[in-house]
Amino acid sequence: MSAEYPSKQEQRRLQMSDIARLAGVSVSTVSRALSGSRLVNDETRQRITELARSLNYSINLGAQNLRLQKNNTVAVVVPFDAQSRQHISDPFFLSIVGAIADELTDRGIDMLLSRVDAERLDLAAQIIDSGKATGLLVIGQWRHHDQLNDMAARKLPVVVWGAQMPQQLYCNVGGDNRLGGDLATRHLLDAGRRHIAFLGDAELPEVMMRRAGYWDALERAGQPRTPGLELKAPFDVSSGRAAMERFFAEHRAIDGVVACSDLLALQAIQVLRSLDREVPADVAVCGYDDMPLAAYCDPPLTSVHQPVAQAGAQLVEQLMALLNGQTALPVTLPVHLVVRQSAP
Amino acid sequence: MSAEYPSKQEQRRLQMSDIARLAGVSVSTVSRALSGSRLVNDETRQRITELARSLNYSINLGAQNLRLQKNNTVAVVVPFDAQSRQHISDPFFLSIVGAIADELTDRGIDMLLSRVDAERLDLAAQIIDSGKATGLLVIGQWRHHDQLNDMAARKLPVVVWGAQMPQQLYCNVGGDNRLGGDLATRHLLDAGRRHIAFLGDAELPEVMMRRAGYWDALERAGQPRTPGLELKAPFDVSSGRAAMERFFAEHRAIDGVVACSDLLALQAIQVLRSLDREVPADVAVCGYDDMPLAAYCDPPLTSVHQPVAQAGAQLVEQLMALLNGQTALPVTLPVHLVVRQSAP
DNA sequence: TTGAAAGCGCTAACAC
DNA sequence: GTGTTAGCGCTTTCAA
Repeated sequence: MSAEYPSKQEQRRLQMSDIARLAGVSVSTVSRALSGSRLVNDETRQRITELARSLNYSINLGAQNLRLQKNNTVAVVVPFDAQSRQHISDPFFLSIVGAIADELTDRGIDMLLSRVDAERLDLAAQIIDSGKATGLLVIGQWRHHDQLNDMAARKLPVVVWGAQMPQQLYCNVGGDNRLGGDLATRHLLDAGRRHIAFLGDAELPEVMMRRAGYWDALERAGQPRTPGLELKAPFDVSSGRAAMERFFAEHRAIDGVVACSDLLALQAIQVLRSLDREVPADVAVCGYDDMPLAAYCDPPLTSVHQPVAQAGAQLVEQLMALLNGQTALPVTLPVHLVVRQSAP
Repeated sequence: MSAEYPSKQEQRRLQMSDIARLAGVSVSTVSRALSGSRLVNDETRQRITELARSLNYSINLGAQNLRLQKNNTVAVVVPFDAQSRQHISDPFFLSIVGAIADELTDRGIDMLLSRVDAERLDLAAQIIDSGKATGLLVIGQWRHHDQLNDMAARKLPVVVWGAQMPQQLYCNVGGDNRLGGDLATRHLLDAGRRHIAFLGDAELPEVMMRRAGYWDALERAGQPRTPGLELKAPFDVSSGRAAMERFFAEHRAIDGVVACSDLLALQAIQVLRSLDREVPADVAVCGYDDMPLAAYCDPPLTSVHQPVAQAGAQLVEQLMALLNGQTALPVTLPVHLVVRQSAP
């Protein structure tokens, strides 16, 4: 029933010298045998390999790495808001983490996952300085483009999921945010909407770019920008509910919404309904990310699709380039609008 | 398999001897200073600490761990179906991973995330044998209760998210699956449904227990079990679509569905609608997991809620107990039914 | 209070 | 082919 373990001391871990003794050879021979060196007699190698397997012996990678001066681990860092103690929960970030995990596993690279205070992204450098990992993948720039630049200036192998910024020293991979914002807005305009709100915190580079796209589309359509229709809403839904209620209550003219995440879109829909405004009849709502469940929402979400699997693959790809001493250029991934019923 | 990172242009990594030289002291003194030993002169320690920080020096943890014979890393293993090459994507598993990440980070423990072939859970032992991590968290038993038992028999510190089984040697943490299945079924019965289907692969322990709960509820209500109404559907939605279409086409009498994941419930709703059956009017559908987005689905999902954050905390808690040489008993977490519109 | 030296588990010259 | 030996970067006796 219950698992029982011997008190306190784990039995001493098997090591190479044990295998050597049991096989009646020297440690070097074991080392060579297990690394598949051809300098060791076939029969001996066979015997040693077999013995090691039967005893569940595995080379101690700590020692091996120390000796070989290498390290097969990449750290993935998910910034979090220390103030709200917001946890890792946004389905989009989680799915990017999943995609990265897939890609790293396929390449046989170990993945260290950790959170870091979004105000102190620079602390992530410690993971590399201490040799825990050789490279760093940071999910989102948040407000600290500068800290990321500092890390890059130190030549740390870092690749960031996020928007490309002017004066950027680090390599980033990100969706085409400006296009995404544009696509969503244009779609609403094409549907005849004229009072289009923008939900997102433009202090975050990605959101800033999406807002630029939103402006692009408005301008192209000869519509004025209305700062009052821009709500600084956090990606993650937790806090901003009250503010959003006030926002929509005060701006009854709104007939379209560009939200910077699907979560935000869903929250907006909820709030609008509580104000007796129908979606999409009264207000059409576009989300962002096109998370896997977007199609199953009520109503199914029109959303800007971000290619998550590609994102994971590219983040890893660029990091590998850096680690091989090559230069890694920023990558912009294509986005497209998926039209569903929240904004037909 | 192993990627090599030739540190081409990378400057040699700073090490303790460098700091020692720069500070005009011996390595031992630096070591002591950085570990906060009181055996070193206050002023010297101050100077060394300062120097180290200004140079971004961090102790090489690989070397430290080797010397100290310790390791502060826990591995989290997400089984995947190698045949369908199913990736890490189920939102429920992803959110458990998130919860574990939160808990481990709070405790200052490093987290290694990896996938493993669901048919070879035993391969995960290698992560411990090789010293990459000291403990293992496995997300789901899948079909290999036996392999997990073998690992426990080897005294490996392993805790599993899943159902408690008879003859179980390892520690598990899981929701009360039997109760969950019962609650969902009872709810449908109470609503007057009489032909209740069960969707899930009962070869998986968790599903088996939920089915037992489903049977419990039927029996209590004096309803017969109808094997034909049980569909062996995989947790993850990818493959089983065609089978599900056939299933619902053949069983027009079905007026209630107990699904073993929210994803499965959503797929069922889709299929039912394609067959012109309305949810919940014609068929009421209960999901399982109550993922964060369940409330936003179309229709909002009635679902058995699993406490994800608690799950993460308990998994870690039990693993820590094992690592401290204590016995870790299985933990069953409470579940409850959240009623929404898919099964009012 | 500090330094010299041994050794954590492994690999790779360099012998033989 | 195989063994001997010298470290990888660190901590910790043991001496001074």
